[in-house]
Amino acid sequence: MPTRSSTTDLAVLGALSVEPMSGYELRRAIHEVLGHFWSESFGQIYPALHRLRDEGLIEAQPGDRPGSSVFSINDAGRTRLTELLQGEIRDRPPRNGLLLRLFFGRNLGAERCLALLDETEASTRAQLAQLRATQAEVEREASPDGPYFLLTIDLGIRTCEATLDWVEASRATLTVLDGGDGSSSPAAAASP
Amino acid sequence: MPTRSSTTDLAVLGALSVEPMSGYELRRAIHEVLGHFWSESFGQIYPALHRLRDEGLIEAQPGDRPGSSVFSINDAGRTRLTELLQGEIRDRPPRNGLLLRLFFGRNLGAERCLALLDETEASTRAQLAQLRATQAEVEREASPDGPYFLLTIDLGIRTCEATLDWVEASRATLTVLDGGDGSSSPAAAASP
DNA sequence: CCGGCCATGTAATGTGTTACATGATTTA
DNA sequence: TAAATCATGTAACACATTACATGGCCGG
Repeated sequence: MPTRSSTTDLAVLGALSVEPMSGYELRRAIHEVLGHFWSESFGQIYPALHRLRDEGLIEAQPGDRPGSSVFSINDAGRTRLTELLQGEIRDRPPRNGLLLRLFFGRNLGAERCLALLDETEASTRAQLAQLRATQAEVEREASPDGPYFLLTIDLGIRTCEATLDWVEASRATLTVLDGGDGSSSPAAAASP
Repeated sequence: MPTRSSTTDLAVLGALSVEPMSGYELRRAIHEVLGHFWSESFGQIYPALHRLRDEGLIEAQPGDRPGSSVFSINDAGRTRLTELLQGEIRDRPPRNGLLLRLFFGRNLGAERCLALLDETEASTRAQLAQLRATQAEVEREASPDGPYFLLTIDLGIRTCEATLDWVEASRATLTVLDGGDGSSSPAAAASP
């Protein structure tokens, strides 16, 4: 028995523990609600759904339309979910394209790095707005899962805010690097 | 012409733009210096090195030991690096195991979520210490790449600090949840 | 002389996305 | 009636890690 992609199972069982859904809705829910820290594609979801049903952890009922199914978690599934939630957390190693570019930013020049910061600011502000909107919505709904949802949203918001602070500070650093010495290497201006 | 894994090329060319290295050193350097936002394995590095050499972007010189090589970037490689640095940033979708577990934390119970926060605090503090050490080292060395290295370290530090703040705030929330309502979670009785 | 590190390389395997194929239903 | 959205499913591909196989060098 291979160790299996338990993370997708965790996301699927977790989502179904909140409410029964079709595969399509599942994907949309994960995308919209968990989007800032998780993602699943159809290519993962549908096979996982079939497997979990074969394992007796979820059940399929016919949906509104012909051919569609609504899946709901059962007791065995809830047990499995709790197991998975207690299992070891194995995050895959980080890969941040922005930081990789900035790290080698000397080859790019300070000016272009500043442009990267502009993009980062824009996308971060957009995400922050999104998170605040979701936060307000969850607070309004007041479901039993709400407090846990809010925990994750809170970290997202704090991370966005930290990123925006960092953008401002970095802008200052890079501007000095860019304008400080008109003629040649960027190293000259920075040192005391 | 397939789009090719340009991100590994970017990391490898970037690292070689700082100084010539063997494949082994490359992996260690990426692991230690870029570790908080990037990772590469041998299985990626060695094939990439051969490919880049075949494409004429880097050059191999014999190393200290028989069979070992030291790779250095050439002008074509630097040109390619600049292209890659300007290319579109396609981060793979995020996957944060901690947040996934907290999101479905109702199935786990507040107490176990608090344990997750403890682990997070410990690992975050460790990473923060690591980052501060690297920061001090880079500041001491004062290389031309230094200011760019410091940019990425700075974001790492700010993110860690935001995470620690979040841990404290979340602890308060979960403690209220744990003690406040006697019978909410379906899986387990909370207090032994 | 042995354990640990330096060093290279490949095969197996897992994981996940993208693209495609298909078709029903709602909405403009 | 055309477009968008709901809905399911699979095959091909890309990407990366892990494990293994191999061997030289150095310090204790």
